[in-house]
Amino acid sequence: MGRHSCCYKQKLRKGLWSPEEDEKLIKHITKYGHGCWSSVPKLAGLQRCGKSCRLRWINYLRPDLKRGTFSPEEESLIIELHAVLGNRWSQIAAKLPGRTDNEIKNLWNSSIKKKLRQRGIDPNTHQPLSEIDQNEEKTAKNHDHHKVSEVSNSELNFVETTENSHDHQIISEKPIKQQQPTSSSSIVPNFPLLENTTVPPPTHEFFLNRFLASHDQTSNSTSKPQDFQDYFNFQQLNYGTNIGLSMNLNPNIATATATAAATSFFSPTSRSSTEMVSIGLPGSETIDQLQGNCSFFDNNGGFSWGKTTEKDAAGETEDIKWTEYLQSPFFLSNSIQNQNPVVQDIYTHDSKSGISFSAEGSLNSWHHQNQQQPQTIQSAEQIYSKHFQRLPAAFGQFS
DNA sequence: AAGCTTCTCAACCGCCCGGAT
DNA sequence: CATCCGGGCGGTTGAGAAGCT
Repeated sequence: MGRHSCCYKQKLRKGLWSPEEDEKLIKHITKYGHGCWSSVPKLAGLQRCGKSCRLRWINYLRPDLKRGTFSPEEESLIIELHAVLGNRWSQIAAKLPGRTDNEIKNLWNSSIKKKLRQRGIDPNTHQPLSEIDQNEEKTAKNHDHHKVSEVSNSELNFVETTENSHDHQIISEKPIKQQQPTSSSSIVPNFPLLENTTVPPPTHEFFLNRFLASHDQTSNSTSKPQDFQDYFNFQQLNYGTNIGLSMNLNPNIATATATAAATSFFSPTSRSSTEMVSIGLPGSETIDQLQGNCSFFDNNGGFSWGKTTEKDAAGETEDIKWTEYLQSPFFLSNSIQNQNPVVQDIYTHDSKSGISFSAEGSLNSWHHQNQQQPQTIQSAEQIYSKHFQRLPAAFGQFS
């Protein structure tokens, strides 16, 4: 446990990656695949630890990465996924091809959270902040549930204090640790319909509550399935034939989820909630069936990644990847070809199971990407421009 | 123009999990 | 069964950029 042995090794380089390092890593992985990450630095001739190489590859060098501004549709999707998954960035990222968990996490912390609060929504519970205030008052009065109030209040306060307590609100894949209610019927007060029941993580409670309320005002808590897997069958989450999101949620619950989350986050853009990317639809429709309504899925059935950024419009090229710099045949473009079985196959592996870019797989995927969105090959100067700005800080950092 | 504040995001840290031994 | 080890994840940090006064 604790720090990895590689982290103890001396003279390992830290900090920003130099172009030379990037190139070494790219060349190594495209040629041999990453295999065992711990051996990558040695084989690639890098003075980095394996974890650092892995991170660099996954978050920055991977050829299928789509950088640049998040589209409103993507943000909307992130919000909805977060409502269900909580801070499981890797799982969220798995539903957003071309985006990394780090990227999404950053976006959430820097932008989306703020936007949600501005719209009166608690980014952690996805409840209206006003509701939380009311619940706070309620729980304060409830002396019979002292502990309940305690936890509840702490949950309420974290909006202003810390965001870290969110973990216990999300679906847990750790049955013993987190799904067992720690004697805390704790969060129940926010979810009156489910009082006196075993308490699953409240985010789900919230949406289940909404669901029950919207579909059957008289339903009681006993109708709640013990196992949320029945409702949130995330094990089946996968990229469907369109790489778009084919989330096999229980349609009814998914509706509730979407309803709860569809707070017209992007209302200023006049995008109706039905146009928003939703997590599943009644009648077992999948999200990719929204193509007709949502530009998110345009682009020859693949993804249209939303607005052209101002930078794009200005012809700036700061988001070009090193892979393009290499100008090898499979670096010529980087869109996701949804109809190509090879690429689909790659995306059937989520980030957790590892989009293991063996040289062969990479080549295939990159090659097919090339067929979609030809891009101008950038000169090394252009490509590295952003990074050159940071080089003074990056070089010479040996721990 | 300078100084300060806020924002962005790449990278690191520490922990957990699961497979191998 | 215990321990080790590598992969992976989420939280956090901090440098640089951008915005503001």
